[in-house]
Amino acid sequence: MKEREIGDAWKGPPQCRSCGIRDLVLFADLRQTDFSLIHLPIDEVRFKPGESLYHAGDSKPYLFTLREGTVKLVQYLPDGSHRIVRLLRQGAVAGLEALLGEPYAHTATALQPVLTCRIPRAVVDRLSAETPRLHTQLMKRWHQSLQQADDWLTELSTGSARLRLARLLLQMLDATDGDICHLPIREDVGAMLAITMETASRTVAEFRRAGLIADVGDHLVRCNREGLEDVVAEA
Amino acid sequence: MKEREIGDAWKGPPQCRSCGIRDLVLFADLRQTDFSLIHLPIDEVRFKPGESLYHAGDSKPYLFTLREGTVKLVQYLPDGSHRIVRLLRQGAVAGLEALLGEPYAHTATALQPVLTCRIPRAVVDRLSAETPRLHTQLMKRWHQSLQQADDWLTELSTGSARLRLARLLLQMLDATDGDICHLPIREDVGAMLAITMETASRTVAEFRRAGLIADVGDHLVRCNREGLEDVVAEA
DNA sequence: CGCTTGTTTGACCAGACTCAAAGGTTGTGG
DNA sequence: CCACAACCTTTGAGTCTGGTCAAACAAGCG
Repeated sequence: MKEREIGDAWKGPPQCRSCGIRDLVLFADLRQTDFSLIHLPIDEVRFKPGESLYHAGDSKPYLFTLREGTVKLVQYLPDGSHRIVRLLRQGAVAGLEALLGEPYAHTATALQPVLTCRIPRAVVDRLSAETPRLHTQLMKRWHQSLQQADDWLTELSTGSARLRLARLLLQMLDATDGDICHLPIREDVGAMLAITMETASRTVAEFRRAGLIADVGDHLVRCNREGLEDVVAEA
Repeated sequence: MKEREIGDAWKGPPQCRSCGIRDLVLFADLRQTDFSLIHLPIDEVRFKPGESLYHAGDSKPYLFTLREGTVKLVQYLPDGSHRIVRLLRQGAVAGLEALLGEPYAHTATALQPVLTCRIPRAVVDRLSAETPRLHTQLMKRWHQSLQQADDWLTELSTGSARLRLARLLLQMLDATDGDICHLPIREDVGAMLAITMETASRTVAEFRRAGLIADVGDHLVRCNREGLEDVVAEA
């Protein structure tokens, strides 16, 4: 719930230019001169697991670039049920809808310790008006989000629980290197795959017994890529 | 499969300015002077039901504004299975990914007789570079698509078949006025709701018997809004 | 008229949901 | 340091929805 600014010094332009993940983020294509157009502070904001960057329905003029950690986007229905519609990782942007003056469509919650750059809408608006170099990056972000949404629709919302879990794990492996990935709590697994927590638990346990995954502590699992691919293939 | 240009005269700017659905489409905010920047022909292209505007994997430099009819966006998985991830209606834009030089992510197929304006990518690129008035519209389109994708995930991919069908019908009613909406063939209903054709058929038949819908010919049904809302509410 | 395409329905079965209870962990306060 | 609470996970038993396979029926078309 609480955000903690790291000091209140203007963390903007100087940091952006030398940003460690510059080539991953929204400002990847900006040139030296463009940075002088940034006239509002871009703060680094940290969130602890379980804290939310923003809540569905909020209207605030900020978007967030994810520097570290993973964020879940949760969409709620009028009846109170909910579904995780996307996971955001390093380099992704959360809250693009703020650029349109729309309230946030989801609640964005940290799954792990998260480090973000909080960008005021006005900064992007100004850069957009002055330089075309941001447009492409913005469209790429929209496109990525949409592609991910469509993939969830086809991969994680169809087929048996086994199949969905296998696809989820493979998707998470793609996002990291190595065979280790983060496996969220069962309730979140359920909310991602549109199955119940119990089915998620049973299926995870089954995968464990079948040697497809092995716990390595702290919600991390080592995955057997080939095995998981077999599960997907044979289905 | 085949596109048919209506003549080969340049159908662009003059028509755009006086477009009947100008306020709905991508060029809504353009001014008189902006139209002079359009240097390539924008053709009206018609598609018969079952014909495709484009196929997944194609790389062509066109996006399409939908003037009449409904289009389904179908995404395919490596294993050959597929899912309908979105329906596009009047005013919507298909093939936005062409702006990024990406191959089309879906196959876009007409469900009814469809009339489109086929816009070369270069036209949008040029307008984008010269005027900021297109940006907002473009972002709105991306945002709409994303919102629709997320809604499908939460509304049409969770809950029982009854619930999903009720939500689908209510969604389609929102898109039209009156209580009549188009109900696609059962296989497409199944591909939208991630259920089998048989379950789709059974559920439609059940709704018909319960008086929630009534056939009025040619794949059109009159819907009982309150009844459908009850189905959604009681679930 | 026969063919294709779409729809409906039945019977059976399996996977997933529900309800319920029992272990594990973690963190907190005594 | 221990005990308890809160939270998460696992497992079981019973039920029911939806998948599968199969057949019959209807409509459109060459």
